Amino acid sequence: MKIILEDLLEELKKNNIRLSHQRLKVLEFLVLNQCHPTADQIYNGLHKEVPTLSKTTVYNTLNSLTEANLVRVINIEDNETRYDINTFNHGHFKCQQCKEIYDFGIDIDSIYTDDLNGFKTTDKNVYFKGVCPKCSNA
Amino acid sequence: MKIILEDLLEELKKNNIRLSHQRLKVLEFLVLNQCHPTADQIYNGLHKEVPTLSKTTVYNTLNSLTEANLVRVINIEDNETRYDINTFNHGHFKCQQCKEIYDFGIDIDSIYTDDLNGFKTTDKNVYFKGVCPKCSNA
DNA sequence: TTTCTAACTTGTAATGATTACAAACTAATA
DNA sequence: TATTAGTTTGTAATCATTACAAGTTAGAAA
Ligand SMILES: [Mn+2]
Ligand SMILES: [Mn+2]
Ligand SMILES: [Zn+2]
Ligand SMILES: [Zn+2]
Repeated sequence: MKIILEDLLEELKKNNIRLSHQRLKVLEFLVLNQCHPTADQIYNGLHKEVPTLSKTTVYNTLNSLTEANLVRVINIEDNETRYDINTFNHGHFKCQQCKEIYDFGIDIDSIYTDDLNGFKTTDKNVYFKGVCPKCSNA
Repeated sequence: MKIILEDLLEELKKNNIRLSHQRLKVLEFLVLNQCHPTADQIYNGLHKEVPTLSKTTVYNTLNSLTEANLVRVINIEDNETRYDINTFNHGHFKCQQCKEIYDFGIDIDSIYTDDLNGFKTTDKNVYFKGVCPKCSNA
């Protein structure tokens, strides 16, 4: 499923979020770098191109976009929050060695449990950890 | 599945972790308070009984126990790490309103994906968010 | 039981990610 | 073009967690 910047802008307008220069750049960065970057990586990645950008703005933007369901927050590790422009149904695998986060297809809605009758579920996350093939073979 | 303190002590010995007074108290607290407490809640909960306990020790202990797979770390929210003495196969649901974390039964190993062929998976987590029945009906 | 020592605990200071805040700036509307 | 609510920015504050070094202890060995 390909993510198109124009569609995202449409969504921003729907959510009454102004299309500021900084926000567009953060969004663009997320579309071009679908490696689940941290706020700090986004800030550093944009710094040359947008030297006036402040880290606070990166955080503010990410929080707005999350609020509007345009980005998904990934909390696999306790010491780093990562962000994903891909909000479709998928799971995340973090390699403990190279630290990379891989996407994997999974139909989270097919997970069945009857312990959650009466619960309103708005958010579902599946996080795996281990060692990726690259690191296993090294 | 009931968790028995004696079994845990056996595990500690196997892992060459000394049975210090502080560690036993932290373990006991986790067995008695299976509400997925934070390090701070553990520290405060034990403070009357063990006034000399330091917060550093609580963190050190939790890290040791995690290393030995005696406790499970829960990172649903980016700003709070919670700890679970129950390491059996189950999922977690966090109510956004009352902040409580509920356990739910789920066979995580039955989740199928062929995107992870060649990956060594050591850790699987399923986190849901939403509103619990208590808060829905209030 | 006594001795010994690596492992553990403790308090304090450091770290680092995220947020609060207030002044300056700007997107979007009329 | 003027207006203004929303946005950005830099700095300071917050808060969870870790680093460190000095004192203490669990557990093994004598
Ligand atoms: Mn992803
Ligand atoms: Mn649990
Ligand atoms: Zn790897
Ligand atoms: Zn609730």
